[in-house]
Amino acid sequence: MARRKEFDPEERMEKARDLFWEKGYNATSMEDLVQTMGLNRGSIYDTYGDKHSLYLQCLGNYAAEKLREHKEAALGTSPIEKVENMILSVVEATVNTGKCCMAVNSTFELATVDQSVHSIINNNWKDIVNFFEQLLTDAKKVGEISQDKDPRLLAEFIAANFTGLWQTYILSRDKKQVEKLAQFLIDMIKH
Amino acid sequence: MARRKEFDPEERMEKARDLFWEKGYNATSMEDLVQTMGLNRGSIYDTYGDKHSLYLQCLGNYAAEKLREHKEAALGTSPIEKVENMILSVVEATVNTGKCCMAVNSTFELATVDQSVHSIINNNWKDIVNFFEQLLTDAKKVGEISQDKDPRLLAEFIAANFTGLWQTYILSRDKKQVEKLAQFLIDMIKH
DNA sequence: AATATTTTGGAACAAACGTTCTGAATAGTA
DNA sequence: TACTATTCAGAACGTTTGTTCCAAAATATT
Repeated sequence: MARRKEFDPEERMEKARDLFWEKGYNATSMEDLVQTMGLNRGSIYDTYGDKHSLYLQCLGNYAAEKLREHKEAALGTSPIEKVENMILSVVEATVNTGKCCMAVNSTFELATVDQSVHSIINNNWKDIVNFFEQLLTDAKKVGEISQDKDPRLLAEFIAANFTGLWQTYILSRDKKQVEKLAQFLIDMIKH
Repeated sequence: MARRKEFDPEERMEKARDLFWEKGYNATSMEDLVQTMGLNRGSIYDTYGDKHSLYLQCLGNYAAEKLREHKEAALGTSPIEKVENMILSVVEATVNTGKCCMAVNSTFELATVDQSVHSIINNNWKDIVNFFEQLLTDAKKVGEISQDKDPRLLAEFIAANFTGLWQTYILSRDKKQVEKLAQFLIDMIKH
């Protein structure tokens, strides 16, 4: 049999993911990746395929982790409280790390021209919207939101607003500003 | 004296702008620009400077034109009607051209790492928010929106929602979907 | 211990990148 | 008409790009 890998593919991929996340796809060179991942070029190609393939894996990894985090953030005794905490946790993560959503970055850089990227992000987006929809349906049943609201539409509205929050944060770099907008969104949902 | 330029610098810059708009900054090569602008490399460098400088001029041009368009779209007999028409015109322009906002694309591709880009977009963003704020202040005075609303915050919320609409459009490519979200936003403002 | 299979590090590749340079063409001024 | 400043077209520049290749090192099985 053969020699074993000296590194953990998952762990190194996350290093690549963080670099793509920070710089974007096109601005990240293979040389950057070699340095950041601490791997040889050959090892990268053997393990992950070419740059584009590696990127897709990073994006998929990110999307899966993000969905998990969203669900973990859905804490609370009532559905609407869960929704609220999800929104607050997105804001908190953004201002704490200073980073926005990799999938959203990717949407605007690549999704219009790259079908594979579009597919990964779109599926992730749908998963998140579906999760919100479920919670909002519950909230409606319990009477926490008004009966004339459409849970699906409201879920899509919330998800779309995340992107707005990130845009606002990139431009203002103002924690308070983003928190105010998020709170406004939450108030809007409740009434 | 010397030979005169055989082309209109403004007109050719708009060709470059449209290409950057479509492909993004990093994915657009100088060769692409030479082809699309129909100019010699030397002429481009002489007239606009290097690639980055050309991009900044394109982005500035875009921002100015976009602000003008926003103001032109503010038709109506009452302030809130103007706001409504501005929102609807953004949706209409998006689904008609199939293109999103260049400044938003640029925010997510470059604004986090490029101070000049950040500055151009941020100023444009502020101009748009200020314009909304003025209209909403008027609307509040006239009693078209409730007295407990903060015009500034509402203006920022609307602007942020544009980004959400564009993200939604890129992923869904669904005209109806975006229109529904926009209408939801409008209803929210009014109530 | 020998074998077989895979990883590793780094050299090497052609192509594409952004940019500069050169000489010929052009046209307003003297 | 001669002069001069500028544009034009395209070759050429040195880097950087993404990718491939190769010999040496490594290890689980035979």
